[in-house]
Amino acid sequence: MPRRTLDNPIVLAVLGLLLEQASHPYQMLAELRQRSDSHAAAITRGTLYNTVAAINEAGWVAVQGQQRAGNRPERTVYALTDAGREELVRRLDDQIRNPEREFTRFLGAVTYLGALGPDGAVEALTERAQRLRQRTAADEERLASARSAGAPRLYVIEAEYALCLARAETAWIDSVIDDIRTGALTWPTT
Amino acid sequence: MPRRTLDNPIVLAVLGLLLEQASHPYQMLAELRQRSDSHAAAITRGTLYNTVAAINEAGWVAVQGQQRAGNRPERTVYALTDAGREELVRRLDDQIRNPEREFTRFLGAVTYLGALGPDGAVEALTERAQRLRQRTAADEERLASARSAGAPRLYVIEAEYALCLARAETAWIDSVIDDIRTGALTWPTT
DNA sequence: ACTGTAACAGTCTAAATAGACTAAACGCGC
DNA sequence: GCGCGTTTAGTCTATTTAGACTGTTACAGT
Repeated sequence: MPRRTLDNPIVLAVLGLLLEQASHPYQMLAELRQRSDSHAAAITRGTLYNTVAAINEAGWVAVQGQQRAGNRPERTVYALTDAGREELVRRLDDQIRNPEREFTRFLGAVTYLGALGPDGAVEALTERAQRLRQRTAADEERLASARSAGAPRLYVIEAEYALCLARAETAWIDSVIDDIRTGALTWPTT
Repeated sequence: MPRRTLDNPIVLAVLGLLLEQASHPYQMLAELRQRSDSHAAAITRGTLYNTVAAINEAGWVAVQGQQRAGNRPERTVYALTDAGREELVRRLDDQIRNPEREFTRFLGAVTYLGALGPDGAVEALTERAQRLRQRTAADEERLASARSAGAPRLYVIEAEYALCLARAETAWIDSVIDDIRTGALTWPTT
């Protein structure tokens, strides 16, 4: 029972992967997991199979054939169609042109930062900043090693973007912590 | 048929709102819409009623009473319980401490930026940057007027955060556009 | 050679969500 | 004082999704 609307972020990821090479869902997932944690985190298997089936019905991919290794379940290999290629470009263009208001968990939490009290807020924010820094360092290393392995910059551009945002967030958190400490950001006495 | 897991961002928003005052779901939604577009965009009515029912079963809120204005449908007013207050702090703390890898639509699109070609990429990115700037300007204005109306900084802190990230994104896009133009970012010839 | 664990590939189902639907009451124009 | 669009408030259902389940094969240790 595949879906109708097909406006979810997985669609773009699937089309993008298939642009590079024909593949079966399980392999796509493995590929996504390997490339980027953020991609993979947002996808579960059930959803992926369902989405691929729907994309197939939409005519953006076609079954290229069945494969079988030993007596494992058969793998259905999909390839991008011309319509799929067009759709990919259309979506890409649209999603880049139109910024959406994203609602992240952190944004939701920051809204009620007050409820932690000044000390609790400083403590929690400090830990986040520290974790962010660790993660950023690890990501920078991965990026550097990808580069020195000869990966064209275009292929790692999304890592650059993610890093840029992470750095901005870290800097912001630092400044808030500072403002709480110096009294530039105070708790209203209610 | 309320849910079990209750790990979705609406929960925090509901608890946060009820910390300020008891309320009924419809009012919460109106409040959220008014305060912030990003909050509201992520919530539909069905989901909200469902979530509030589940939160109620979890014991984090309690029915305070029924209200009725004229012959309109009865409104069920919920108030935060002590357990709810604790849960709010727990979630707040957790969601601030642990940064998650967020997977935004733009991040997904940037990954396949290559498929647009250099010219297409520059065009799309340019439009995004322009829209971001417009939005940022509008948000800055709202923030300024809230401040001059005497709102404590703590109450508008999430707007500051959103602005900070939006600026960082804009700057990054500008730099990428520049790099494409100057040839610092080239398309591999495949 | 034999057992346990991890990887492979996919299906299935219960829970969660988006968005249509209901239905009364307000208010604005004329 | 009469239609007509909006706002108020909530319910209901058809999609969607997360995550458990199935069964197979590779592989490591003993």
